[in-house]
Amino acid sequence: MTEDPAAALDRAFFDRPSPEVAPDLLGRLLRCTLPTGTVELRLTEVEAYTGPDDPASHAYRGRTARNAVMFGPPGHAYVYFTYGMHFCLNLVCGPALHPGGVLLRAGRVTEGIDSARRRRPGSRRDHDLAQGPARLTVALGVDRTQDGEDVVAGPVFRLLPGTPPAPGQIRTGPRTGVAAAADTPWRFWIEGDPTVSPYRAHAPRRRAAK
DNA sequence: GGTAAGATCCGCT
DNA sequence: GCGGATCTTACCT
Repeated sequence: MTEDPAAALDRAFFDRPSPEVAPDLLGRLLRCTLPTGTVELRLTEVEAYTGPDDPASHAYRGRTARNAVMFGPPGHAYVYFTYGMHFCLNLVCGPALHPGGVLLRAGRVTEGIDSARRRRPGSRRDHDLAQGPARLTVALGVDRTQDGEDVVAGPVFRLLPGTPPAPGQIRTGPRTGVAAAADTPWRFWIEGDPTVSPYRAHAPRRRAAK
């Protein structure tokens, strides 16, 4: 059966380990509909995180109030707050009891660009609108309110087939800004796309002098 | 109850 | 290239 580009992806898409799901998300379209506007973007950069076997994952130390959604059914949004000011959006995947997720790191806005620009007034060019995980959530209008939302058929999110990149366009490398397991190549991006965020190795911050 | 580090971004040098 | 902003979380005592 041919994929209908307007139909949401099947829920079984997410019922696999996150390192398998992550590259398959590249080129897909994520649409986010909120009262403040609808924005759709084509995913260009993602990172996989798994569960108890992945020291970089929020699920590594078991279920907490913050990460509870990661331990729930696949195909839902896990949104967390970090650095005192940023939100990041993950799509929960993996078989039940094997928590995992894919961090959405960057995308190119394909619809609702006016809403995205309004939310990101500091953005100088269209390719910065969702260039980076925290910028992406701002452009979409996502915060912890959307934690746990259904991504397959929910009222807010809808993941559409879009146009996957050619296999030769997919690149992999170490995850950005991650202290643990820096050698695990679970970052995936579309080669040459200007919306992909620049790689930054993890740099621990010193305690502020008082 | 205290503290250190964090799946980051922006502005300035 | 570097440091500040800003606060939640989890780990330690």
